[in-house]
Amino acid sequence: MFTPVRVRFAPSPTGPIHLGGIRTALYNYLFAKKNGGRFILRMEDTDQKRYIRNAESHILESLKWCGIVPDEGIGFGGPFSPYYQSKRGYIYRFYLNQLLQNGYAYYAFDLDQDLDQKRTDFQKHGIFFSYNYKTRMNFNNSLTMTKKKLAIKLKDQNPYVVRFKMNPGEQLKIHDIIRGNIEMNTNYLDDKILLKSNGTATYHLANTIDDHLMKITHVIRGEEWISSMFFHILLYRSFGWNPPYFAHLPLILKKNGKGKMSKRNYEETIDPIFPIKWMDPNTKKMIPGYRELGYLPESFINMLALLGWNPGGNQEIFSLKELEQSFSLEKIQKSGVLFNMKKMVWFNRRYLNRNKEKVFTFLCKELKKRSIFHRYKKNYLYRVIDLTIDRIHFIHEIWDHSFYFFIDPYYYDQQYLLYNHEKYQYFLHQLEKLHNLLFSVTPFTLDNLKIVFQDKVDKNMWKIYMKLMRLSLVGVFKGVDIMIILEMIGKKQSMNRIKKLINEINTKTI
RNA sequence: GGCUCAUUCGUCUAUUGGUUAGGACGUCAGGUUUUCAUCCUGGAAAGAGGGGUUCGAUUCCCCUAUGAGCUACCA
Repeated sequence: MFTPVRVRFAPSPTGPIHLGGIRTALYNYLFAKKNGGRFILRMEDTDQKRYIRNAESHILESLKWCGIVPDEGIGFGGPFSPYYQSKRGYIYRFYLNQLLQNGYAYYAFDLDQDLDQKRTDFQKHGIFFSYNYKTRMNFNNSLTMTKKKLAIKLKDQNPYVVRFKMNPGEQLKIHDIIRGNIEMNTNYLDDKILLKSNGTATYHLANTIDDHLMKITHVIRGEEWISSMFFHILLYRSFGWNPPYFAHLPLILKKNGKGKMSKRNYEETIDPIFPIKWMDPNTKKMIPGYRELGYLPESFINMLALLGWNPGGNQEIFSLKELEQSFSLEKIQKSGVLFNMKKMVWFNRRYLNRNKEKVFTFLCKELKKRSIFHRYKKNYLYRVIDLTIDRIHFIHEIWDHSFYFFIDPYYYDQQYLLYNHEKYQYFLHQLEKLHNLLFSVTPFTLDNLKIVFQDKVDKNMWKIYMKLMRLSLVGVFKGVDIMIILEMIGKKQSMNRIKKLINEINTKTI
């Protein structure tokens, strides 16, 4: 029978979401879309101690910014609510009792200090301590006490945890969609805690039960979960459930390639790791995200999609729709990856060209800020954007590269003026000539300007004229073609700016 | 320490038994732009090492090395 694909992204609200989390969410989302399935968002908030207040909204807002929209779950409803694990305690207790009754789990009353003592004792002998089939009979648990004593302990409300009773000696062979078969002997697995002494389920228990109850068909998550996969499989088996398919993604490594990227790394690197801004609750410091730094969500997603996955060809630019069509788990890479910041910038530049409206909106804001918005027509603004968009990498850079279409230079290349101060008289003379020359151009069109300069300006004077004009119009030696600037800002403005530079030079007494 | 996973240019990757090992970012060199950016052309740059299997291995197997993950009453 055909079972519809159901995948989930299940973050834990213990901090801000970073690149890696977004990529995991993205791959889940793409897989669901590709297969006509559903993408579920579940909050794995079983650890109340590590709960961080604004983490959940950071995750939700980040996903929203990226355009990764769940079909079901937090904020989207669905038949399997609640989608917060903190609200599903009664469910976990119910299933845990099954495990207890069937002998797959047991109560353990060991105190923290006893366990710590054991750990250090073992370490002294050079052995790593593990609560497992070898050691469990030396501890204070329901396997080592009479039923009567257990009943008394429970009745007296002694704090306890529930542990999974791991059966040794079995060679497990699990298929991972990305990695193929992975083997593990249960001898190496320990008696993991299922229920903490505060009465809440651990991740392992909650995750397994929820994935089953929510009919998750494919578990797509980071490589750090490979080790736990075997334990999870055994849990499914103990419940008598069929496990889902597994796909473990390669990790996104820190910039130096040493260790996986973590939400705690943001202070070690100037490169952003969060999609949107995050305020450190301790230092109250605001860490900007890709959104704040001027990256477009489309380029961010495109970059992330290709970080560990590639459909096989040479195409690099993919819209979300295209990604949805071509995504497949089999094409995911096995080894850890590094995030290439320069390529991210390149992607952003490519996407700017496809999002001129956003640049337009930003430019309008800049003009309104200066109360000069009303002076310009939409066509003019789009012309400016067309002329300058290739020069910018981020939306907010547009003003620095286009201000001279709107306002006089507020700064002149001082270096150039100082360096040539002995030529001031000469400059002034030429600027006057330029001023007159522009005055003679009627009408002030691009064609006419070109003709006038060609006819009336001596070839070997071009260079100095262009320099002086650029200095007058832009203030510095950058920007689009001088003739185009002249035409765009018009005769009056152009001549004014030349006068302004003349004044500037005149006031410089050297 | 134990277990598990990984290993193609600096980075992301294609090719997966027979290729001059391809592309992209970056980098370098030229050209266009009488500025700057863009753009164009070109170059340098890789199969971790060692054994097998095979007529032939980057591709399959083994070992070694290196890296990573896990080894919590974190997820």
